[in-house]
Amino acid sequence: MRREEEGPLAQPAGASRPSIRPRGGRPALRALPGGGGTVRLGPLTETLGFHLRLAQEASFAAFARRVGDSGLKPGHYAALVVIQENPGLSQTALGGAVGRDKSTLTPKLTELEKRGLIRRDRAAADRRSYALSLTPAGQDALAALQGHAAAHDRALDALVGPENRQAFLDTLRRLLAGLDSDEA
Amino acid sequence: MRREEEGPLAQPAGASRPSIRPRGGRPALRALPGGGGTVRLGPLTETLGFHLRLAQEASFAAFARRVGDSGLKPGHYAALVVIQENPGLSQTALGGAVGRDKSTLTPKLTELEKRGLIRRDRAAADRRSYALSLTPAGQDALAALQGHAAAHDRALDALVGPENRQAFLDTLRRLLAGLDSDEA
DNA sequence: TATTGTTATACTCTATAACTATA
DNA sequence: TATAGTTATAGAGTATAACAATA
Repeated sequence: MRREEEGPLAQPAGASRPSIRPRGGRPALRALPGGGGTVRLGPLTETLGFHLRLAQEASFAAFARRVGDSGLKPGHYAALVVIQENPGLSQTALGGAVGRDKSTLTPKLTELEKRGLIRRDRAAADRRSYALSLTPAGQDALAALQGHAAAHDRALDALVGPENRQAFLDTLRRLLAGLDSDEA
Repeated sequence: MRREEEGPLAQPAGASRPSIRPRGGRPALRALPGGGGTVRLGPLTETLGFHLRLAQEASFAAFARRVGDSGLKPGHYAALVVIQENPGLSQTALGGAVGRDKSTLTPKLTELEKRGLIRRDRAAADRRSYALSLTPAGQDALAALQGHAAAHDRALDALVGPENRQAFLDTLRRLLAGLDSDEA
């Protein structure tokens, strides 16, 4: 089992493999693999942050399962999307958009280039930087990934309930905006 | 800046430091730190998974900011909570509850023990295993952490809106349960 | 001087496998 | 043989710092 998420716990008190059994509708107990019994999760149980974390991890894992064999990781997908949406952007700009340092992106972009999915052309205007773009193969790969992504989001929609979707999304955006402005 | 979260992107297309500027209420563009302009995030923008991810990261970061200086990481907090809720449990049981391998927990528990926050007593019944418990100091530390956690959750509640809290929580639980049963 | 991208290095979190001491 | 915990090792993901090329 591959773990792609971070730490266990805390507010972020998640389990990468959320094998929670809703009891009375609540993930209060966690059955142990060993069948040894259950463990109480205590105050974590009624907390928004905790559930946010678990839901995100579950969503992440489900997506990873869907994409799976393509060999392309989530990071590659995001890079491809942003490049498609902003052809010609620089690596630094991509990093900013995606929240990663340029040095983090270098190996990923190198790999995408090796696979023939993107092009790195020296920018005419500023020859220090590369203008990133998708190759036709990259567009195909992205289209396939987007198919997975769409399917995944449909699955999420089904669980959320179509009638709740907008409210749910709005709430997430509110959290995002509110916590963000809170930033140190 | 410490990054504790995982990868960038994809469905999981997040940015660890979500510096998104809602435009017309939507995180569609991301202003670049360099002030260079904005980058379109494309289809990621209307996606539940994407927002789930960003909201979770923002929540995580906000929590980390709150706890900050204590030196105790989220992982430690979760361990303390579960130990308090289940005094005498074993390391393996704790790992199961928290979704981490026992070998992952070993160094963390060693550190908590060194700090005098937990005790590891050989279990009478099975002398291979340890019975974990909190020391008084551990209870104090946990209480302090829980104070932070409570404050954090109040902040989340305020953003979600008290009247939406339950529905939001239910939706998260639905996602969790649905995606989980989906498990490979 | 400042910035783009690369490289070297390091850190965190996590897992698997092998080993010990019990069962 | 099987399990609890430890240790060694590895891998993914990320960051900072220093460097070459270019502005």
